[in-house]
Amino acid sequence: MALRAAEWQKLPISLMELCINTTLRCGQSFRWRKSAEDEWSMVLHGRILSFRQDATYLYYRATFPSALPTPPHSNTPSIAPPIASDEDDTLALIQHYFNLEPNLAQLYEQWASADPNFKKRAPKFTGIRILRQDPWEALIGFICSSNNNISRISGMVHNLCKHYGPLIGHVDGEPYHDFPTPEALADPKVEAHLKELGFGYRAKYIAKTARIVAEEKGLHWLEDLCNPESPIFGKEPKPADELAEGGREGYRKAHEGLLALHGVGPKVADCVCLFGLGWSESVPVDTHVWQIAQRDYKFGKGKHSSLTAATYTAVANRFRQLWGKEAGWAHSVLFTADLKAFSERVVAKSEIKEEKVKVEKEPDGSETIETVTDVTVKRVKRIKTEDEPEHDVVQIVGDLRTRSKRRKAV
DNA sequence: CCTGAACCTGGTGT
DNA sequence: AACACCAGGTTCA
Repeated sequence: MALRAAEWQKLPISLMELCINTTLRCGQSFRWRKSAEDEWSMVLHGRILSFRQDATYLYYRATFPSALPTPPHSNTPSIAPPIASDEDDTLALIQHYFNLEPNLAQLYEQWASADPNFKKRAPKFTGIRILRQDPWEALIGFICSSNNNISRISGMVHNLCKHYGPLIGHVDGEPYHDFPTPEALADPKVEAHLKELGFGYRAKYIAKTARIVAEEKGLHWLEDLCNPESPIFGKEPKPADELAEGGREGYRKAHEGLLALHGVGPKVADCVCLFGLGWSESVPVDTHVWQIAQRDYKFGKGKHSSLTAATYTAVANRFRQLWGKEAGWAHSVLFTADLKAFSERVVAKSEIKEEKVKVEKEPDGSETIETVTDVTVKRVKRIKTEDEPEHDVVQIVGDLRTRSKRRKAV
């Protein structure tokens, strides 16, 4: 398999501007895979991209598919066409995908000065950017996300690529496929197959949506819902209209259009708008965000005691009012801070402290001092209820005590 | 408009 | 071990 694996390149960028370890794991894309220690890989625009990062650089490498097609056997997706080697647009692609234009540190400052809660939560979650993902991939990925968890969603999306997406190449012996086209998922056998693969009721949503996009509306319909300022890779940006309370007109049109699809409700539509269509003011209100809105932004009472459609827009509007045009970006920071996968980073009441537990005299005259480094994670939840207005619930997440013994010479 | 129930599945907690 | 509960919700009555 003659794969052209390029050398590692590097792009200077600080962890405050982009942190791939957070951005690629925070549930906005379900397709990134760990290809080695501290190395993330995925297929993008017909090539495998791999990334590493340190404090000063983002390191990247592109692996293009071989020009030689391998013999296809039954039910195997076709091989992607090779890409001309002389015009390597990988750097431009990366800058587009990671959405590197906005100054993130500046935005964090803006959100922090407008919102004390953001200011409190954000310091341990810097460098989170909204990716510019393919609209079609975002649509299918977030249809999979309904009433589901990130780990299973990732597995499902991986299965879609594996069974219906073109094989691009291998990294560390593992095959990497691109995301399937609408046509590939519009096949009549797809629904039953996806059910066998454990997609549950989402199998029907995916099959229906694929048929509508492939045979009725066309992929251009979806791509034309993009924010004109933030078009798909390779297109020229054009200005968008003014921000209103409910978002720009283009955003509202896109959201409305997506709602017509089966399996797409307000939350999924917002995820597609934010992560796939470049509408930065989109604020998906899911269970996490609803919890946050109740805990930190006084929602959950009176008219907005449950997450109805009206409450949904009220919450989203509140966050747009608070954070402005890039409200969806700020939202993702707080969302990530709420994810269990990142719970070790939550603001702990007791930070690392070391205390002596016992001192043992050894027969040889030296003494052994045993210490306990208490890094037990205590997550403090501020709960507000009717009868008890405000009390803290200290949750011991994990006992991470590390005992260290060290010898002290006499 | 709002409410409640059903929906697939796999991991976690009791 | 069996069972409830939950996970980036949506549909239907």
